[in-house]
Amino acid sequence: MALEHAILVSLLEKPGSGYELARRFDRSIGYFWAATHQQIYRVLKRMESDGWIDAREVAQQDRPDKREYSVAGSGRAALSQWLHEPIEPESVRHELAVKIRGAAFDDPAALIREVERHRRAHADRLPHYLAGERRDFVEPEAPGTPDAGRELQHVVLRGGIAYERMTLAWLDDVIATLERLGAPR
Amino acid sequence: MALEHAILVSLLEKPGSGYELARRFDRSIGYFWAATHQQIYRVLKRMESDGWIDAREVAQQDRPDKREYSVAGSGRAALSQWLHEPIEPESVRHELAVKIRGAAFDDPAALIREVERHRRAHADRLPHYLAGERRDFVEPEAPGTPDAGRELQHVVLRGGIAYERMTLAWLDDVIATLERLGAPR
DNA sequence: GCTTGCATGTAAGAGGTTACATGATTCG
DNA sequence: CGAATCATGTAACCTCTTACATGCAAGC
Repeated sequence: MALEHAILVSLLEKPGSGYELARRFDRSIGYFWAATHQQIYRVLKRMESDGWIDAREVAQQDRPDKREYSVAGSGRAALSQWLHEPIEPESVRHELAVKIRGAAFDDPAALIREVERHRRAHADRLPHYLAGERRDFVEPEAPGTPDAGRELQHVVLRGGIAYERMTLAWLDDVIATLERLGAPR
Repeated sequence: MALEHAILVSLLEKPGSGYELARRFDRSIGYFWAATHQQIYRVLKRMESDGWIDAREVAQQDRPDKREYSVAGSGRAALSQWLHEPIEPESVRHELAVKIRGAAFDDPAALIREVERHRRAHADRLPHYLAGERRDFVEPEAPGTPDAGRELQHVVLRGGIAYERMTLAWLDDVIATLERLGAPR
């Protein structure tokens, strides 16, 4: 039950339409919280009728008009409250790990291509993260009070980078193990 | 839609009752695929009526009787088929990352205790994994054909260990960042 | 003329969570 | 006597996924 809160954070960082939010959930935010446009539109409606967000019709030339949302006072309060509630340490769903253990009862070698596909997906994501880091976070902070938003986005991005690196190393380990089992002796 | 498959793998590794499965999903298997007993009983019924698994009533003294399930031929076939289908590279749900970015719009320092709580949960899990590794995987493999099940369980466990280590290091980074923002200058 | 991008949805169904329910036995 | 463990479920609700639907403008 945190899609609402992910949307609140994203709208606080920058107001936008449902469509724009859906695109952000395909990129930056979506790397640690996935959501489709159908979900987003539904939740935006509920949030608007609960008074968490305000909508503003924006006419555009050369494109369909859009409804731009921004966070209302009560939405900010709801976010604040959620931030002060404890959450359960993540319940994971790691489908590939299930497959790897399942391969013992099938052909381990047949899984290699699938694992390589996943490895490629992660290998593609890493330079994307690193480019984002170079673009937004290399230049030292302007003197004065630190920008909390910037620092926190950066630490989350560092988490993403560490995760991708760890995953790549592990997938190499998995592939090596599957190869060893596929061609024993 | 992989709870069925996770159950098939677990039952192939060792037959058991719904209750026993629920316990495994609290421990080993559950570290990469969470499930509650309610879910498990519901899915077991469906799997049994689909002919994927067979049930056997086991009378016990000093305890309630139980229904022990084991994988039937068509269940093995279903698992095999699933293993050969590609899956999408995981869609993540990392609630804590949402909170961290949200903290920019609230009090960053207030999040420290919460992050420390998560850090402790991960710090508790790591020695548990390492103990499992020492218990089940230190002694070198018996000569002859390698045991695929053992090797694959081990590589998944190595993944869990790498994940916990990476997460601990990242959470330390997060805590340091939050502290810096809480006490600027 | 076709595809891509912008923009917003509905509807059905699958899957997951939370609360409630029962009943026996063992251990402190 | 109360709590924990073993053992199995039902019911309501919420969330998420997948498929379908519409319509305009720009670029190839």
